[in-house]
Amino acid sequence: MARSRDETKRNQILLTSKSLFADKGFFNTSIADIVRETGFPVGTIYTYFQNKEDIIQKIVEEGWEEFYANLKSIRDSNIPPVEKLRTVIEEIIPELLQDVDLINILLTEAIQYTIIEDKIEKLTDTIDSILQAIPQSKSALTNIPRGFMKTSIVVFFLGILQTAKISKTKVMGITNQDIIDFTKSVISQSVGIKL
Amino acid sequence: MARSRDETKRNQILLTSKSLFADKGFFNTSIADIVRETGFPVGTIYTYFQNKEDIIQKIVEEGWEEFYANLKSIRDSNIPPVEKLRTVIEEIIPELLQDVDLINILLTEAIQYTIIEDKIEKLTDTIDSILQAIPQSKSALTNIPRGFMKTSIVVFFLGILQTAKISKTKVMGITNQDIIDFTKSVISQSVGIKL
Amino acid sequence: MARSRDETKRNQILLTSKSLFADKGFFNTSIADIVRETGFPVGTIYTYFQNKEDIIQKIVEEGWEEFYANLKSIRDSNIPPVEKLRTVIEEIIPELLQDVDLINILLTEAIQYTIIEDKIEKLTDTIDSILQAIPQSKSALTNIPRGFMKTSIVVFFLGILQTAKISKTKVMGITNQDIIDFTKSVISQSVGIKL
Amino acid sequence: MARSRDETKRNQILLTSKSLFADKGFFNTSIADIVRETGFPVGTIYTYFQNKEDIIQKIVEEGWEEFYANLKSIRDSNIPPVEKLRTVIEEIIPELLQDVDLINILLTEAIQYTIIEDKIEKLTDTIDSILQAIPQSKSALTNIPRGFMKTSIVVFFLGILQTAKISKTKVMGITNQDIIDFTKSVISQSVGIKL
DNA sequence: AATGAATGAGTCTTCATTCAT
DNA sequence: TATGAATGAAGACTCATTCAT
Repeated sequence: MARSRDETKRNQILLTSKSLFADKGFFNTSIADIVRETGFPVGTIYTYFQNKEDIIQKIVEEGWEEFYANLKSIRDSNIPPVEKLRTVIEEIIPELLQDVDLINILLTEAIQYTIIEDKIEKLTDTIDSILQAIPQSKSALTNIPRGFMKTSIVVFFLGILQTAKISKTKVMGITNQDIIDFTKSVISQSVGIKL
Repeated sequence: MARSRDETKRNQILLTSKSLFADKGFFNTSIADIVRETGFPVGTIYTYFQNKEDIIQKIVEEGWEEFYANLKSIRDSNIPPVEKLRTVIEEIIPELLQDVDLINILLTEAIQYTIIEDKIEKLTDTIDSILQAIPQSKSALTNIPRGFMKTSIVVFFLGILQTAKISKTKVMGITNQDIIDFTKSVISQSVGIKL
Repeated sequence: MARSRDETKRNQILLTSKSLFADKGFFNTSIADIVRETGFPVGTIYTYFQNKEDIIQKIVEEGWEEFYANLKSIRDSNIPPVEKLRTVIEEIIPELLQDVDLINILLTEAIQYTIIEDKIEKLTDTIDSILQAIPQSKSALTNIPRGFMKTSIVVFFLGILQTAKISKTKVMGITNQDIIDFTKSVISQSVGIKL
Repeated sequence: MARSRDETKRNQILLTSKSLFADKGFFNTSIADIVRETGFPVGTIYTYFQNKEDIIQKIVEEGWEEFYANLKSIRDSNIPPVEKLRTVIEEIIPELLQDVDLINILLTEAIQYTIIEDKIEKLTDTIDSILQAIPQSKSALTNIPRGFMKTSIVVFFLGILQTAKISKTKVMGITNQDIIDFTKSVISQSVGIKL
């Protein structure tokens, strides 16, 4: 038998490329860069990926899948609705914000290389279903009107991603923790509960 | 070297490039594309701009200047604070959202080619100073804590830009009007006043 | 190294390659194409053939051998000379013309990969010996002068092959039957006999 | 004003490429070969031609145009029909046979890169119209039947080209002069006149 | 000043062949 | 023996920028 596909190599290529794409952008990263950084011969890159675009697509798809799988597992778990929301804000989102490279790519290149609207649809639906399961506090004066739900989730989600992205490279005086705290605060008020 | 004589030509190059950069991205737009689209000879492009990067920089700087000048003129005007806020939301922001090409470039390329943190600093300061001038309604339960002010402005501003950007190309079921209405609603609640 | 065990596999590779080479040309056919089309693993190709060039050489040599063996068997048979000529024109040539793929390869690639002059020498000698055995009709006014014999056979043979080749792919309004009929007519007149 | 298109350069590229393509074949000739042989930088090749294929197409088209223009000028001239035929055989054809490189390319690559059927159509029509203008000698026993006219012209034309092509590289004992003489002889007999 | 041909480093990608398994 | 991942030289082509005219 001949050598068989080495999943480790594939991952190394993916990780190296992700870092390069995030740092320098897709177009400023050459296959030669990936070759240099991974130490693999060019041919090997093309053994595991169809072309340069395929690499970024796989980065985005697989990165997103992981995030979305986490999100869904929370939604489908048996914990109380409010706990679900808390977990999303305290665990899922921070975890995503941690992966700056992925965010960077998601916001700058993903739109060109993947079907972003599907992802946004799934995201808003999932978040929405978690929110709807929460009994509204009587005193909540600031509930988000039903019609704004999608818009608000999208604006908010994209906003925190973009903010996290910029704050990683540029000095803006905003930390990831600020973003998380702010998120918690906004959601608390909007939903009318204490998180 | 970049001597601008004919302001009309310079603007044509700028407008054409802006549209091309927004549509296809900076790297997918060649100088040859700009030449084809403007009808000018290559040499002419280099008479008005130092290089390709100079073009995108000028697009961003001048686009931003215009937006920021508008914003400042509102802040410095004599109308009551709440009216300032209303004008920002009902005029300044919608005007910016209208200029999809600029937003596109701001969000995807500007970060690489301009000093984004300065712009964000100026933006948050200006918005903040407008907000601070508004006497808080007693009943406002949802005021943004002082410490979150910057974060919230940045998240919000970047969020609406990114949302507007995506919604222009991809079918997400969110219109610019949705974004404006949502903005108005959020601000009203946060500040505790009726806009 | 090129150990042929399974004659069936070897033939499949040869047939598939012949068809591919004829359709797309030697250089536009990759080993990967042959792999895909035969379903064999790459290694197997190299078990039966030394390299890509070896494949085309074998196609040409073996194809030619078959044709030439047929031709010789006619020449060496006991039938009358005129019948030999008739058989060549009515059976051997049509059979060759049928094998478009071989002709294609013979005319476009063979010259580079095999010793074509040997083949032509053998061909003209064989045809010549068949013709010489035919007693010239007294009334034949159009006999080919002895010195033109070789030239005429070569020009004619190459001409019908090339014509058949082109007419297979391009609409020229010439069929294989036209070529055969024309051949018969020319030979009849040249040799001064009725075929 | 900038430098203007240099027709000399274009021709040098064309001539060099023609020689290389004829010698080594289209696929065995790299752009790097053309660069080395012409001494021009790569970019210059692409200033004058769209791509590699464009080069071979131009070689074929322009070479053919020249040949065909000559042929037509004979057909349309005022000399007697038989003289036209003689000129074709003694001048036009030999001239074409001289241009081995062109023939080589015509026969091996042209079919893939140009519309060969159009050329053949035009060729047969032109030759045919010259032949038809010649009053048939009463004693001509070997006239080509009308239906075979096209086939015979095509087979003959392609045959002499292919023969000339091979005889240039391989020792077959056939010279260009043999081909011309043979042609003259065949035509004389077929048409029933003395050339 | 205006022009556009000239330039060549650098891009992505291919593919015949090998050889570890 | 059978396999197919590994390899890297070589391929065609691009394009921002310059500079001769």
